[in-house]
Amino acid sequence: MSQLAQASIKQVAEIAGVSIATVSRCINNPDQVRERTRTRVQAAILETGYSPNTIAQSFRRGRTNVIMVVMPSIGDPFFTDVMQGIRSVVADHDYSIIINETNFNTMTAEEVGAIMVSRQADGFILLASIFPFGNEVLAKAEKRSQPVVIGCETISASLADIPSVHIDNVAAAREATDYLISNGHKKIAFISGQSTSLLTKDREFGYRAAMHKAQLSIKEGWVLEGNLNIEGAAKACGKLLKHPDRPTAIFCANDEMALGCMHEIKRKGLSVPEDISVMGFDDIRYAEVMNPALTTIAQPARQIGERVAVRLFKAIESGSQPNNQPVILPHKLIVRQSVAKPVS
Amino acid sequence: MSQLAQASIKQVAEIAGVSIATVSRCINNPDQVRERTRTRVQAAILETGYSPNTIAQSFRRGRTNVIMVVMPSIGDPFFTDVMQGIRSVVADHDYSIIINETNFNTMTAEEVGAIMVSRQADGFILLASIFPFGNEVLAKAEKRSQPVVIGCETISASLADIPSVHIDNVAAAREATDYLISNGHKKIAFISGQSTSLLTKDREFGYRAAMHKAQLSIKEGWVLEGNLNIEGAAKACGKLLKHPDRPTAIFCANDEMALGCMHEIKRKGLSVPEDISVMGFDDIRYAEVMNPALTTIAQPARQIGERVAVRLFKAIESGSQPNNQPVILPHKLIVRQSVAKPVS
DNA sequence: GCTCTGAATGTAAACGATTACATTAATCTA
DNA sequence: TAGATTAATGTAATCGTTTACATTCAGAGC
Repeated sequence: MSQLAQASIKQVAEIAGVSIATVSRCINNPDQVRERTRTRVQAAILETGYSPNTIAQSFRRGRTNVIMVVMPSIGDPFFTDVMQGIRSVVADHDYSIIINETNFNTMTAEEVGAIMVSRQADGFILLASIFPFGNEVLAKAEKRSQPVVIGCETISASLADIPSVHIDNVAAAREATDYLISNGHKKIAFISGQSTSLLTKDREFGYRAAMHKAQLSIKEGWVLEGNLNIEGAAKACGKLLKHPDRPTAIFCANDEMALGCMHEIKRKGLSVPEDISVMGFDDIRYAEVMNPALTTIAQPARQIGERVAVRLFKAIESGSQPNNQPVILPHKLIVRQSVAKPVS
Repeated sequence: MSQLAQASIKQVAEIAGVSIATVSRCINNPDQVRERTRTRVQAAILETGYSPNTIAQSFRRGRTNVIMVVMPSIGDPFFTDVMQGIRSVVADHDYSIIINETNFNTMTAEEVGAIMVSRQADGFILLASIFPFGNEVLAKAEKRSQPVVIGCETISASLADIPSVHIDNVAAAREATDYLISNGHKKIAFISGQSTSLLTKDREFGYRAAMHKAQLSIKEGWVLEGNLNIEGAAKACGKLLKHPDRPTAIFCANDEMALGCMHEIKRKGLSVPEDISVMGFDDIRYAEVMNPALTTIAQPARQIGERVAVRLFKAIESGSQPNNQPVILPHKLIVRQSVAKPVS
């Protein structure tokens, strides 16, 4: 009900009988002010309930002490783990995180540029897909004054000047596919994310490369989009199950979609891995809990987050763009129960 | 490499040969300025790559066009759904959301107060537990000048002046327990969240009430804390399985913990629901996908988010605190396969 | 007591936008 | 065309801090 205007530094100064400069120093450089004055100011602060206006501070300092993380979905367990890594690093600095969720929509270069130029943050971590990812983003990037680091999503070569941290998605997907092949599978389907998602493209590329190398053909209709979520994958899986040349294994570009597949397969009265094998990607915390437990590729999510954040802070503190060497972290095949030899 | 200082309105004005006021008007009230001038300014904006400094705008306007959502965990699928509801409402206003994650830690009254007075946002949505939740928060709340709405977590009666939107957790938990009882279970355990979590307390209360009404006793060691996550629940479940008087059903305060239980039960060579029934709470998207699919209480998560946001914006726009009637939304028992009659 | 020195405090400019009010330009009316 | 009216633009104050610089103060040494 009160709706009191909040006290400003001026009112504190008045009550304490000092200048606003002294109040400011009491807060930011307490040892520059005499004990006696300081206690008087402290009392005034307490009396008024004063707290600095952070917006005014940011404005004056030209620094927000905020970093922005642009992520595809706050509900995705994989990205949540990446965030944990980021948070652990941010905790060592006096910074807050603001999260910008794209909801798995690919951001346009304009949107990225608009965010970067808004000065709402001192640095940016992009975990989301950007499209088109060519010269436009590059152009925006050159105008930007805050550092940017990309995590997870690789970006086309022309953007190599923006630093990134990620796994080798192509190699990991090849490895996953090879594992299915080594189990005796010859008919392997792939469910990808949105066609604009680069990280999905890389995984698809790895899948195709492995199939090609093993001289296995990919039938029309074996590669489908699943929108990176349960529903989309279930739908795609439904189509695969009706395919005249039904695959014996399905490789999903992320775990969430693998869960969707397993659900759909069960719903159709078939079982994993007896009738169909399912392979995921990410190793989210639900993968192990599934029944059967999901065989998948583990990404060092937390570590990715940490490294991304460390690079960003290094850049923020040095006042320059971070060096642009991409950091490639190791992935790992996690064998569980969702893949078995096909009945022939 | 460029590290160009970003253009300010002053530079644009200079290039266009007008005053800064005119530039400002071009952006905010374009029809107040002559066509000819406008195009000249537009050109200058393009040339300089100018974009308003949002911090300066917020500062001057005394309005950030940002709302802050304080949530326990961005990885929790339930809260993610609530966020979807919030986002859908926010999309209709010219606002951004900034997310403050507490990582399931209970916030102290001081932290809540600090956030509220920081003026980083025009309004706040609290989805997280606050403790202690008595007069201290109330005191802070009286000083606040931005509106606050609480979602999901109920708050002790003394805080009734802060509006909230949630389900009737006591009734829902009673209903869940009744369902187990009606299936013939007499030995029912409960896994709660942190002891400071109010919403969990309400659910525990409902469980105890139902047991009491059915004249069933709750043995020492049947009520455990599971930290609202998979691991914590698995650990708690392990203890329950070793209990001398082993329960035939476990009711978990959220689905995440139910998944942890199911995993642990399977790991110990037992099966759900044949050996032990498991009941969850929330109906997250993974509940249906589990094998067996999880029987649980569905909360209207998205709707909660929408209602919370609507109330908040109403308050922001009217410049007053929202009215304090709590809004209670309906829950629903979702029967799937994880609960069956006990053998014996 | 006087000067000197360093510490403590004060003064005022700046950050980049918005906006009330003043001024100038364009248009209309008679 | 003068005068009135309205539209377009400019001037300058303002928001709440921080901080360079100026000033004042307290104590030391003589």
